[in-house]
Amino acid sequence: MEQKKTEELLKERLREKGLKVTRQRILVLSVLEQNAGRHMTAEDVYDLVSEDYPEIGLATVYRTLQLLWDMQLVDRISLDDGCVRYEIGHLFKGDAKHNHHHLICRICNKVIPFGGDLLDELEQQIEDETGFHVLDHELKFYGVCRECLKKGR
Amino acid sequence: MEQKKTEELLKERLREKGLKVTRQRILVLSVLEQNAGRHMTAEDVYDLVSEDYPEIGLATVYRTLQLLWDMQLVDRISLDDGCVRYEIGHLFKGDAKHNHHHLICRICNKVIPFGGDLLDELEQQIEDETGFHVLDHELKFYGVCRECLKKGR
DNA sequence: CTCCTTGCAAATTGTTTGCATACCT
DNA sequence: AGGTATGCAAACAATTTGCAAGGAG
Repeated sequence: MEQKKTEELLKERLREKGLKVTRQRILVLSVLEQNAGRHMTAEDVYDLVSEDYPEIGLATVYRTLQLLWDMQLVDRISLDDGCVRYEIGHLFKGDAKHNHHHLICRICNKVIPFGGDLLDELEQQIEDETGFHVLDHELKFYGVCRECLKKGR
Repeated sequence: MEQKKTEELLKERLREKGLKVTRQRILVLSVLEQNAGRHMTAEDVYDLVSEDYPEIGLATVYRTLQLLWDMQLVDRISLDDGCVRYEIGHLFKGDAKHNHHHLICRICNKVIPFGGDLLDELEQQIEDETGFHVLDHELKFYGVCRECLKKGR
């Protein structure tokens, strides 16, 4: 049900732009949707889509992710590990949007998701002050995790 | 004067770790320092250092930037354009630290720096709740800039 | 029937690595 | 002297692109 809705939204936006509804595009969005919260690389998506549709090419996955991002159906984050990651847009998450807050340990490179959303008022303030319309944000904290702290330094 | 101080700090930290003080390392830090606030790529740094020291290799710049980052003398940010950027650590900026707040327009890809620091208390809260020791943070807002808004959509 | 889209492979680009030489300490 | 650092070129990995063939509207 939730599923159907985002698929319909995709079709709608594709048609708006005169683009075509293809099985590949639907599958890529669907995989992202079924893995909400799982920061996925293009390869991750490719592997999963391949299970249903082995003929798909990796390049298509890259092109499709780019497209979905342009249409604001998916979010894009970078965890500084050299590859871009995608996840279903926060608009579609059932529960509260958890927009990409992460703690990244500079010693062991562990990534710890961090919820909470104290930034809504800040977004409003930006819009008022600068006229920039905020759609989303990404917040990363760099430091040393508890385990690495224990091990000294 | 300010200049001398960070150079001394670099030497100190290098010696602490049994590493060597080289002209290349000093020049890389110095270029970053003279361009405080200019999110620089490795190539940018390479080009500038080359003016004083044409023999330097790009690989050395990469290695040195990594090293300076490990030592927390420089900050590292990603503006989602496919390359990592560096700037002199906020510890060394004369004025208030402006730790990496940016508005990124999804239409024209313009990057607008955004000051302010409402996150100090949040950092404290994270330390208390999770035991993660925060050293720095990076905050990006994605949206549509005023100019692109005017031009419709 | 006309474009848009795809798959494949080749090309790019940012970054890293191996190695012999050069340089700090 | 002894190990670290450097420059160069080759290696890599993620992503993009060209193009002929396939598919949606």
